Amino acid sequence: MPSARAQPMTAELIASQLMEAVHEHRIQPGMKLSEDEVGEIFGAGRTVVRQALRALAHEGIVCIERNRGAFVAKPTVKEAREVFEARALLEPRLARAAAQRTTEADMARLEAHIAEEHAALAAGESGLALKLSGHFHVEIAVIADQATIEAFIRQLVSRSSLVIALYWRRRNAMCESHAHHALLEALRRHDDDAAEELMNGHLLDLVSQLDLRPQSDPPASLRDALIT
Amino acid sequence: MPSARAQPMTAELIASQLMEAVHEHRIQPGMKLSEDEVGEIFGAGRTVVRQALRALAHEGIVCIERNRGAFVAKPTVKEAREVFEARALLEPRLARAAAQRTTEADMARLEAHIAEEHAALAAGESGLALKLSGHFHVEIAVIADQATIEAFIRQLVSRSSLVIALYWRRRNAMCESHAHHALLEALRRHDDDAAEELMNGHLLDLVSQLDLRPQSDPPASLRDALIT
DNA sequence: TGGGCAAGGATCGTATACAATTTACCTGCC
DNA sequence: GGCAGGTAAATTGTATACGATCCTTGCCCA
Repeated sequence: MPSARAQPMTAELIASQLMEAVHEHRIQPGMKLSEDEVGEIFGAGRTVVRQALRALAHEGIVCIERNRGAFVAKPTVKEAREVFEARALLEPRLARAAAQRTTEADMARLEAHIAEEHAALAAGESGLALKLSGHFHVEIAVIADQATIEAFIRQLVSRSSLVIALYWRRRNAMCESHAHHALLEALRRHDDDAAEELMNGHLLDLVSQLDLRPQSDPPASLRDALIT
Repeated sequence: MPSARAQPMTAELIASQLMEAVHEHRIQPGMKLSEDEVGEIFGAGRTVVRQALRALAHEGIVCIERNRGAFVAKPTVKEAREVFEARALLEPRLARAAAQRTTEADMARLEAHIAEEHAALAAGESGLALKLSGHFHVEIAVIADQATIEAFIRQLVSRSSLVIALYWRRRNAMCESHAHHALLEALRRHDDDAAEELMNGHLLDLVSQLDLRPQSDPPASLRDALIT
């Protein structure tokens, strides 16, 4: 439990902590987020927790049902497709823009980032690796200096994390490191064509590893789950 | 004052009413949105108003300063550019997708929409015309059946409304009707290439009518503003 | 024995009250 | 007369309390 009682614990802090937990797959889709429970964990009042939950709900990370409470969202297959279609529209051309602007400092940051990613993967910390892997895409938006799109990417990456938790085919760690590394090299060369195409292919790879067949959309009926 | 006291007035209602007022340029960038004031206007408690304001703040329509209150956002030139760059990434390819899916019912809705637009323009209701003009772009996302991107477009259109309020060159009504009409025809023919290109050009046209020269960006630094 | 019903508990939604911070004004001094 | 300091009003941030809704579970009756 990564909670620090001493801090003031503002709503944004709680939201980002919860978001991080989602990114690391420490909390899973469908899990209930009781206001009292979350409040006690973070040592905050219900008012602040509510703000955090509502903010997350606004981003599609959390689903609030009236008089029922907040739950971690469970994206349907349609939503999952939409998330990656949105990413397919934004990220390739964002990578192109980033390639034209990448500085030395950016490169250093990205290299450190990928190093962390590798280390986490090597250490078997798949949750941490997943989080870093997602954040890599946010870094591209930062380099492109597009704050507005960056916010969209943040949201899409977060929701992708939920999609992956639900629909990922293989249980083993993801082998994305190559893709990110190749992108890094394209950015270093300021090769915007390559960057755009690499990002495009990378996203297609990601989607292809998801199991988005329509039948798995409603987690089957309860009957199917128990009859077998 | 389009307020109905009798209704329960939930947070979403207040937010959408405020949003509509922004779209119609009835409330302008920088205007203060006092919690008490808004609450009294809509006949709602501060709690509900706070939720609405925070939701709008999350979308960049409103800017909340700690212990100071909520103000209608005043996008900087950089933000203005970013908003339209994001739209340029999303909307053309969204129009393409829409063109492939447009149904008869969609066409009817769009035609009615454009008719309203014309009527408003003819009646000199520039605020209403502006709102409808923006909503046209949302309709494209609806037709494309992309709820996720639709949410982004909604946000971008709202922020565009603020940008237009701040940086629009001409004071007279906008002559976008042609662009929307041409798009409509492309959708009817399921001509996705044309739809994409028309949308692209339409957005470029819009940006070209803005005065985004850098000097007006930060109301200069405070020092510059006072020394001169 | 199975289904319907009702009471209890728990959780969320909203309003109210209090604390913190900012802003404006006023007074006193230089 | 102008400026500094302090005090008071206003506004927001947060916590608490109350009311409403939903879920559970135990009971009763067919």
